[in-house]
Amino acid sequence: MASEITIKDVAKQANVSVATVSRVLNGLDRVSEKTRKKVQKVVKELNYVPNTMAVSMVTKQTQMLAVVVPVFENPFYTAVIKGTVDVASQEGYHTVVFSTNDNEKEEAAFFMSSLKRNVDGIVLIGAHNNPEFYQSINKPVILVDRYIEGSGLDGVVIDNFRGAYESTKYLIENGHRQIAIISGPQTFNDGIERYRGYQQALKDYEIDFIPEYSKQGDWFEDHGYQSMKELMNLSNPPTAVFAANNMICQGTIKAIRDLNLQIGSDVSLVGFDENTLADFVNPRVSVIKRPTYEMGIHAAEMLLQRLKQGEKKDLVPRKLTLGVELLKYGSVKNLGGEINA
Amino acid sequence: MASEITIKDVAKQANVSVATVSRVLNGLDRVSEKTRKKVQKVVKELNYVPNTMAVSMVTKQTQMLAVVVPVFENPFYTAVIKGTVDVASQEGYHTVVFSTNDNEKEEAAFFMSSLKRNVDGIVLIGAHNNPEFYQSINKPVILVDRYIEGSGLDGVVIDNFRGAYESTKYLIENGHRQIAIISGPQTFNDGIERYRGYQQALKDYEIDFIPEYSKQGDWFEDHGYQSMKELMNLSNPPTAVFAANNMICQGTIKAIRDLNLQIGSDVSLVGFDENTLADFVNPRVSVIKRPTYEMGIHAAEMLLQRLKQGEKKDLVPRKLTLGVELLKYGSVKNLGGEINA
DNA sequence: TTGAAAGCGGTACCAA
DNA sequence: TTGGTACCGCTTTCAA
Repeated sequence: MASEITIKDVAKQANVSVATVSRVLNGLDRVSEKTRKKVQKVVKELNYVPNTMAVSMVTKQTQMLAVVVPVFENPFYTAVIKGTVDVASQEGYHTVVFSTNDNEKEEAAFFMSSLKRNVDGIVLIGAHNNPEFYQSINKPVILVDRYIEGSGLDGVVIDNFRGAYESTKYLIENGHRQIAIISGPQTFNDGIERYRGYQQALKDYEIDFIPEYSKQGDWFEDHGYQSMKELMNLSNPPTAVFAANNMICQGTIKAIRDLNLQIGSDVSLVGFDENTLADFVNPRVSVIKRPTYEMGIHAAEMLLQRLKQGEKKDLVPRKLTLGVELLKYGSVKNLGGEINA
Repeated sequence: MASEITIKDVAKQANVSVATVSRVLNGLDRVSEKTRKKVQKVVKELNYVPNTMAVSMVTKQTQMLAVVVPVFENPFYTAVIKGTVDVASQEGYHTVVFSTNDNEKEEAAFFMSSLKRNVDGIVLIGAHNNPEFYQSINKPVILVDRYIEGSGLDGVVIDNFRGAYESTKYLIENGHRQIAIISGPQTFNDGIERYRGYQQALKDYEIDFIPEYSKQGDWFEDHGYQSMKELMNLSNPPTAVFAANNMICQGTIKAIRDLNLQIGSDVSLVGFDENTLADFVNPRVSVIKRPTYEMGIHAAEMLLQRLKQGEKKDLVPRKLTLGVELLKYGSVKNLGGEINA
């Protein structure tokens, strides 16, 4: 509908060549103040907007970034998106968003699609965990949250190990010795590091690891719900539980309610990541807070920086690790008892 | 990085002209089976992907859709996005997402940006409420949720009036006469219709409208929280409350908890839109369920249909209204009393 | 059935 | 300081 106006129209109207119009548009070359004014006036009058596709064809730059996430429904991902979009738009970049459903096939589809070609760089929460896949991407990519060692890419992650370690330590310091973990798969650094943090804390405080207290599954609410029920039905149930992500934590909270138990008195709970229910229940559930929005910010900044650097390939990958914070509320009962270490 | 391979490379490798390659690529023209095979083989070997920008320049089609929403953080909007993306990708369209922060300026910025030029059509949850703004958009647009009469655009909405009416009626049928509403601004059809539905139900059952029971504000949680507190502190507090959206409903639930009241027994509650807390509390809060994902689906389908129709401008705008459903749980106390009508 | 070439809307080099 | 023009990668007439 309605044919768009082009640089030629501007040139004609201003009585100059298209080259001149291009010059004032990009503010590069020396153009007489008079012509500049004249052109700018016409641009305004005609409401001229350059055709970015034509520009891209010759400049090989699209001024577009992509953010690729598993799903849009998780607040963590939307926070990352928001962080990226905010930085990008400030720097004159548009952002397109793509979701992979955390599925390797769909992610691969993105990287083979034209969409990938149409962006200058990518912020990615990846579904693959083989370095080779990432190595084959010939565009700047910043990995967020999940970092793949050997991918050769930059990344922004949080200190998963420390978060899990501190959570577990906090429980131990409150006298707990029977501490369960409900976690996701050990596929990426997030699952692996959180599990490792939990284990290390037990080890450091000389607490035996009890396999029954370790519930591995997916990262979704139902896993948290079912696991919590199973744990509490054990002949010797744990006194405390570490829920390794936001969805799992919500599941555990629902299970605790359905079991007619009281958080903090009947069973202690610490979650990884803030979530609506942890915030709502009374007492509030202690959680590891991680800088989600900031992760998006940093990822975009790293990406833009890579873009500025251009072709200089002799660059080592950078991994930025952001700290986490344990928000202590009333969900952990102090069992007394001595604390070693 | 790594110069992409072009149609010329394919042509050269296959010993044919670029025109021929173009033909087999688009499967349009008559090409001999032999050449077709040959070209397809080379395309595969070289892993050739056409440069969509070059294609777009000549076809004037980008195969891209935009979804413009206020924010990504609201599950309602992400559901709409998901619906649109699903349909679009099935039809070979990519989708870019843009957020306006529900701000007229930012929305206008999108429509002046190059991004708008780069998409074939737009699914929009608009921030403007003046028809003129929408009339000036020379691209197919489908309005979702908020419909602007006189915009001349297609739209997909839900039956806000009925949802509010049924909610209020449900309360009335359970013997309530002192029914409050906590609502958002009366700027768009959503706020207006829900308020109207509430009023109409009162009127139909000959219940006096009490201004004190009507709390107008924004659509956010805090408005729900504060308003609920104010309502319950009235010398003659309402026996039931209708919370006109998901965020407001969450706020009321928190307020009820902080007031140490019991949902269903101390005060009855019906919310518009499902939400995490309504689902969590005991008893669950009755809510109006609306087909969010389906709204995205329908919007995308309408848009794609418009795209197929092309330039035929002599088309009347279509507004599709989807029904809503009242999910009844235990949050409404039966006060007995007779029901007229 | 196939190829040559114009043109989409810009940029940037080379001349003037 | 300005203009002419080749070119970016592709589609699409027009001829062969």
